[in-house]
Amino acid sequence: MRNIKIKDKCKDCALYSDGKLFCAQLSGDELCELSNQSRTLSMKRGDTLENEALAHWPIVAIDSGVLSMQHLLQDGRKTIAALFMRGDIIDLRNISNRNRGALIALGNVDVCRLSPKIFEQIMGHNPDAQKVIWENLRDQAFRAMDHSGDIAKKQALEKLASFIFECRNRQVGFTDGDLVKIPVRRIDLAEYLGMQPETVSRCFKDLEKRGVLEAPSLNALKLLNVPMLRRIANGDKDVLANESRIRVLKIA
Amino acid sequence: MRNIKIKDKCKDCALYSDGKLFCAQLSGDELCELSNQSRTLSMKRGDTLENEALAHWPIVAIDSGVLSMQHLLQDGRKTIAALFMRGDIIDLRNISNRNRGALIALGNVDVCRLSPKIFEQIMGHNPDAQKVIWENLRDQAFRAMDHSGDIAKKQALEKLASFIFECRNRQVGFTDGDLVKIPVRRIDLAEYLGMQPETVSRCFKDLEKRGVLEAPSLNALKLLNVPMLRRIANGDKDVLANESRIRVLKIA
DNA sequence: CGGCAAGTTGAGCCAGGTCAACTCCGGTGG
DNA sequence: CCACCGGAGTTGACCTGGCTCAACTTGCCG
Repeated sequence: MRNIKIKDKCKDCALYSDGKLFCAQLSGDELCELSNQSRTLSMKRGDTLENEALAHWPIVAIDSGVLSMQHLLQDGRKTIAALFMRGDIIDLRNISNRNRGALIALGNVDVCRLSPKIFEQIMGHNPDAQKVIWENLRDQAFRAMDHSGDIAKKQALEKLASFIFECRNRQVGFTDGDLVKIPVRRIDLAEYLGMQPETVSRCFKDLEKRGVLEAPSLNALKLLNVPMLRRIANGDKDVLANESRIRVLKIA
Repeated sequence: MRNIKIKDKCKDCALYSDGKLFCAQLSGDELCELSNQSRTLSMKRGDTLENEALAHWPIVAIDSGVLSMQHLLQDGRKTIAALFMRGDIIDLRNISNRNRGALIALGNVDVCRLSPKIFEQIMGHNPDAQKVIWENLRDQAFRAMDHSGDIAKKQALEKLASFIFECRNRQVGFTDGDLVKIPVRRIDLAEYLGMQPETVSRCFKDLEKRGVLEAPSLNALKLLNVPMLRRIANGDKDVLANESRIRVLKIA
């Protein structure tokens, strides 16, 4: 009877229903215990996980939607330091909130606050679960490092191209490959890439003009020339050189 | 006898001699086994851990020195995506080398390539070791996210100020607090922060002119006004406003 | 002491930030 | 059902922080 109740709570959650994710690795008892001691939460755009809430529930698992870690500067400049999506587990235990960003939803987000006690028990005893969560954290770390590399020296067009690949790599299910869903708004995208919304807009237009992609809507792209997009993302200046040659011809 | 031999190999290594780090958590048998199956390596500036070597030894622990993860763009632009120091353990198992940077030493670096097999065994059975390594990976992840936030929207002076705090937070031992060691060269610093060496140089001069710090040598700083440095790092425009007011006065 | 890489300084320029005006779209209330 | 509203996105014109290039100085190592 209790099991049935738990099934109700967890059965539609990605963490359980996707065999590769955390809760799918648990035994019946483990899942039951974790489920009972954890709390789900539905957030909508702009909702923040407050520090006091995080003090009690420092482990957050994402079922669906996009959660951002935002840093705010004194004068209002904002940056999105990381994006968390389906399957990501954020462990903020003992992370001083100095120098830690705020966790803010970028749309409708379903999360599950996991009981630290049960989580730690499972970490200690279930190698499969441990492996899943270790790989998830590694992904987060290397993704953040990649992202640092991307925004450090790349120019606007190249950053955007890299971001499109990041979206393609992270999207679940259909791997059509030429259809990419952009799960965030332009304004969030700009903050994630360290640029202005105006610049993002101009860069999308630029990519369309070059015939690299078309953007039927604000959150979907159809890639028309993946190799060229790759070259742009890798900072190949030949691609851009074409453009300036054209401009020169026009002027001449 | 064998134990004595192992002591020779490991006794001066930070991972063992610093009680907070990984190898200090191991039982005698575990340390013995891990030591026998692992390989130390001394690197000097510019040395790279090659992909084929990493395929066999994908887990790298840093004893001393600074190791960088570098991304290279087509046209030669380089960025340092992350800095690894004493105690950091880099786990590259199953990380596709596409989109992964190269690991390059920025000076003399002593590393230990850990046996994946033994490492995994220890992960499974030793909760203390597991905890240490989990926290280390979390540090790496959150540090990378912080860094992304720093370089995304901050301007040059602010990035440099943030970097000085990062160095202060990471330096071991003496917490004088006003003395900060810069463990990398200017040129590496520039690549880590996504700026030009020229700009780095100008910014250090600027900070000296403002009386925030003095730089007796290239790799040591003495902080004179920590609160102001903090405000600069946090993007407080009032500090910079002073400067422009001065400039305005000068012009007027 | 010579040679070379790292670091600094100065001058000019451009990618992208800034500001302002406008359009588009989804949600809300009469 | 439509009018209205506010936030998101776009477009154009302008401006500036930091990149670029070149010349120079400094520091390190054999």
